[in-house]
Amino acid sequence: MSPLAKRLAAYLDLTVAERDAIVRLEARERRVGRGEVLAHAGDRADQFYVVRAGWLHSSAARPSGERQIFAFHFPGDLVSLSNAGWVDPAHTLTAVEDCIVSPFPKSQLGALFAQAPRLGGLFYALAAVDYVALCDRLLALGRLDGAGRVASLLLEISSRLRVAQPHFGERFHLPLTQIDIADCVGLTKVHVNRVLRELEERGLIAREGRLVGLSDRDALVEMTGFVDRYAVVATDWLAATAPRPPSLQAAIQ
Amino acid sequence: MSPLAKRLAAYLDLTVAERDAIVRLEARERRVGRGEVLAHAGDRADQFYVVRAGWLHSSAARPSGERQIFAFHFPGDLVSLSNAGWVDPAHTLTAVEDCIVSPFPKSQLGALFAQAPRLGGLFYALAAVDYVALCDRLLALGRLDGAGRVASLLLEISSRLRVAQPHFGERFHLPLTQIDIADCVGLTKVHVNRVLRELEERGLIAREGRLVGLSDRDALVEMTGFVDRYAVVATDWLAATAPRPPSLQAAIQ
DNA sequence: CGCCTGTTTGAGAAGACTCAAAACGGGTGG
DNA sequence: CCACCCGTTTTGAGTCTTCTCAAACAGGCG
Repeated sequence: MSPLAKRLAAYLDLTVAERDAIVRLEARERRVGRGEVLAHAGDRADQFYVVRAGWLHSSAARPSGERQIFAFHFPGDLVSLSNAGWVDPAHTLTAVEDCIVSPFPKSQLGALFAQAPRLGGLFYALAAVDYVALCDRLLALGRLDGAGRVASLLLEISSRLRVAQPHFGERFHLPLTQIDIADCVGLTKVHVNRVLRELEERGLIAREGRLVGLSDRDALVEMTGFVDRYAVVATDWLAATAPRPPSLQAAIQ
Repeated sequence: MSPLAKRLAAYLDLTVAERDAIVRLEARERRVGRGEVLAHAGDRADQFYVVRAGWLHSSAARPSGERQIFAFHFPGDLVSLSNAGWVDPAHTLTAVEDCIVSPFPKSQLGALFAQAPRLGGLFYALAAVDYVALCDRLLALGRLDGAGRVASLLLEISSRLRVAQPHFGERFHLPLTQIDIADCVGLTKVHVNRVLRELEERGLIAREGRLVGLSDRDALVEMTGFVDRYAVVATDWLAATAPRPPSLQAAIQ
């Protein structure tokens, strides 16, 4: 089953037409190797993406070279927010590990808004979730020390993985380098290393190669003020699927 | 004229039905005094808002008291992203100065997505703009020093004010306290004060009470890597409502 | 085996913070 | 009209987190 349809179905009871519209977004398939850049900030690119397998991240770099990672994209994610507003993408999209993505032209999302407006609203709600999660990270960068920043990133990733895998424990494979973590939470790789070590020594996390375990989730939540933004998404404000009033239907067509 | 309709009309040629749908969002009117809290994070509130006059900001606070300001909301802005995803708002909405807002129930936005899907797409694109602007601030917090952070905030505010007032110079009224600035860029109020002084001494900004002037915009852009995300918004990917000259479908310059 | 990327460790420097207190300014009440 | 008050801005001194520079170590791959 399509990973995007699966995720959306968890939030909303999809009609057949809606399900079809989603599946059409995933018609194509493209493999991307670890480290490969799918789209580069500033380059012309008229595509959105659905992630089918693997992690990607979106980032931007300053002329001087420092990089900031804004978001990680997991299977079932729609990657559109960083280039819906302009002709050229604002962020660079890079594969963290080997991935499969479905690119589709932007206009197809426009058509989906017209043909399945309730899905449009759902995408809006999911954009709001991403926005608020980013605000949480901003709060971490602005007001937490290194340990808190790293801890809140681990909690966030764990929460998002849990959405896709309900039977997910407190231990997971983290394909990020310490450099990636540093570029995401605004520290240097050297300091990230010290912080991870410190968290481990305090018994808050466990590490084994690239496996990470949240040994004391309560303490991590306590030190970061973490809120899970992904567990529940409200869709009650979306209009029912019912046909539109004929008057407006005419006006639109 | 409704400030929201005016702003959207700058991005898209609105049909009569679309314009009506927007105006309906602004049916009610509520005055909010300086410092007053419109909606508190966590409280039940089933409303979105259109800003008609004045500035507001959305923020969150940690149990320990530190606050982070995520966004400023100007006349013509739709304030919905911070609570579209949940029943309860994720952020606290506070008036920076005396304001007039139009609250409307969330379900009305759902209806708008159904009845004017092209506007739904436009709201999605504008959400993307807010998202990317927030990413820019995240980059500033993660990778710039105090002076760069404050400078990029001033540039961002100036860019957004320019959208509403095309004949806007490099000098503007900034109703924020240094505490507000500090809570937005993740510094202490003491350090913001020193940074503002330093920027002034270096001839990059000018201050006179709460009037701020960007004396050397080029240097500010150079030191921050600032990109104006608000000047142009691409709406070409939205489905057409009716046949229109192709020239208008392209990104509005 | 050597190379490259990523991780770990050390020592000193720098930016930002804390604490503290003084100066300022607009609004209020006497 | 003045004195007072509170929120805000400004200034100083000392401290601490994080950065920088540097180098050693580990592991996977050709």
